[in-house]
Amino acid sequence: MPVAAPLAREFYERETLAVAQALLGTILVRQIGAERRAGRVVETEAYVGADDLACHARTGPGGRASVMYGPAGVAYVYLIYGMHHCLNAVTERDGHPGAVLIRGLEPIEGIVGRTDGPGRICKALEIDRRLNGLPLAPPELWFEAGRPVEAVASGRRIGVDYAGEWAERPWRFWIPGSRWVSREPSRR
DNA sequence: GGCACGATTGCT
DNA sequence: GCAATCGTGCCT
Repeated sequence: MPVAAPLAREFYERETLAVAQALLGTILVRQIGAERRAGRVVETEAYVGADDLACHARTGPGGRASVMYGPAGVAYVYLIYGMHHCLNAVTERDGHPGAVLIRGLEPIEGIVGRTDGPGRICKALEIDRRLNGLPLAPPELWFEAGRPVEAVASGRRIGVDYAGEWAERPWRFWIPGSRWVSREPSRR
């Protein structure tokens, strides 16, 4: 019985838009001691470059998103609204900031609670800032290859209306029809 | 040192 | 529709 291998750094070391789409259908695995929690990625968003007003990298390599400036294939986890955490996979080559926000997860194994929405995913998988900067590899948190997706939909990113024209870029991707997508319409 | 605000969520 | 809640960023 073949065991799925964690996705290698090369998977993440590409254009962020490509990684955001390639992550759809992959399996996010959270290992907590002997307990394994896993789900299928059904919704992502791409954040790339210091120019993107919606991207945390705009605060520079010394800011809270410093790990976005480092090598690909590590976790970028931040606290939002003082109470929720969001999980990202860092992309692009060292020195080039980029990350993919995980927004929707289809429960597969060991999941309790909802996993539609970035904050709920982190709550269900017990992901917080202690994992920020950690390589997306065993023993704590990683992605594995999954069944290929049949279709990909795209639309505006959620909650970044303050970013002006950057908010209009169709950099949100999801598997159409999935029940675990945080919002089905591409609008907002 | 002070203050406004957010890649969200859940309750009214 | 709006409060919760706190680290970060920016201004004084």
